[in-house]
Amino acid sequence: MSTAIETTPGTPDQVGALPAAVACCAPLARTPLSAKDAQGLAVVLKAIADPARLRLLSLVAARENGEACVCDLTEPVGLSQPTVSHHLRTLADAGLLRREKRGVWAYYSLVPGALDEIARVLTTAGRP
Amino acid sequence: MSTAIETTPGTPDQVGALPAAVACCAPLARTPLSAKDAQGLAVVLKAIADPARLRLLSLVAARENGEACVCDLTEPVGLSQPTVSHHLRTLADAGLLRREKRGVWAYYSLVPGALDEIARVLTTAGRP
DNA sequence: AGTAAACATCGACAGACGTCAATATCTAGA
DNA sequence: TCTAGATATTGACGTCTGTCGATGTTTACT
Repeated sequence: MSTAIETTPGTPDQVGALPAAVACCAPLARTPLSAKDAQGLAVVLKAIADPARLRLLSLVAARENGEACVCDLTEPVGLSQPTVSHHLRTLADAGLLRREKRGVWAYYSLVPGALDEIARVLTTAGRP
Repeated sequence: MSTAIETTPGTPDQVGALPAAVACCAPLARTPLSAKDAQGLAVVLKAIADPARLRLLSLVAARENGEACVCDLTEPVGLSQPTVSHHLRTLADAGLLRREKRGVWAYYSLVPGALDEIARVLTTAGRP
C-alpha cells in the first residue's frame, strides 16, 4: 500500500527504487577509493556476488534477444518463483537489469554498459 | 594448534588456505554460467563486495611499491587492527592478495592479474 | 631473559541475507 | 464479471557476516 512511485501503464518502468549508480570512479588500482565510492561500489558488487544472481544475469545476457521473463528463468536456476523474482529485483535496484512489463509477463534485460562499468573499475590499468 | 600447513620460514607463504581459483570461465554474457562456475565466481566477488575490503585493495594497489603492511592500512580505513587483519585474510583466501612476512611486518600485495580476471568475466564482449 | 611491537586468532554479538510457502496484485480472455 | 495465469510482496526461518575487545604468537632489540 502506498508505493511512492506511480507507474503510468505503458511506460517502461525502472522498478520503483534506487538506481544505485553503477558508474562511480577511477580504477581501483589507480587511486585509493573514497569511503563514499567504496560504499557505492560495494552495493553493486554485492548484487552480483551471489551464485543465483550471477546465473540469472548470465541467462538473460546470453539470450538471443537479450531479454527473458521470470518464467524462463525459474527452472534453469532451480529456485522458487518468489526467490527468482526477488533476485531480479535486487539486480534491477542495483542498476544492472532493466524491467519491462508486457502484458502478463515481465521482461528483464541487461542495462547496457553496466557490467562493463564494473569491469572498468576493477581493471588494473598500469599496475602489473 | 596443529595448523595443517607448515610454512618454512623464509618461504613467501600464500596464507594457509584455499586459493579459490579466480580464473573460471567464459564471459558472463557469452554463455550461461554453470552452477559450479557461478559458485566459484560468487566466492571471489563476495570477497570484494565490501566497502572496507575495496578500500584495502585500493590502498594496497595504489602504493608506490605495490605493497602495504597492516599498520599502514589500519588508520586510513578507520577500523580496528583485528578487523583489518581479518579482511586481508579474506582477500588473500580469495586469491586476490598475496602475503609476505618480513620481520615483524606482514606485507600484502595484489596477485597480478587477479582483478583483471574478474573484469574479463564481467565484460560483455559482443552484447550491446 | 625480558620487553615491546606487529600481527593473528578467538569468542561474542547485532545485523544482513537467501530461501520458501502463503498470499496479494495485475492482466488477458471467456 | 469471473477465471486462470504470471509476477510481486509478505512473513518467517536459519545461516552467514562485519565488527570489536581480549588474548595468543612471533620477531627484534636491549
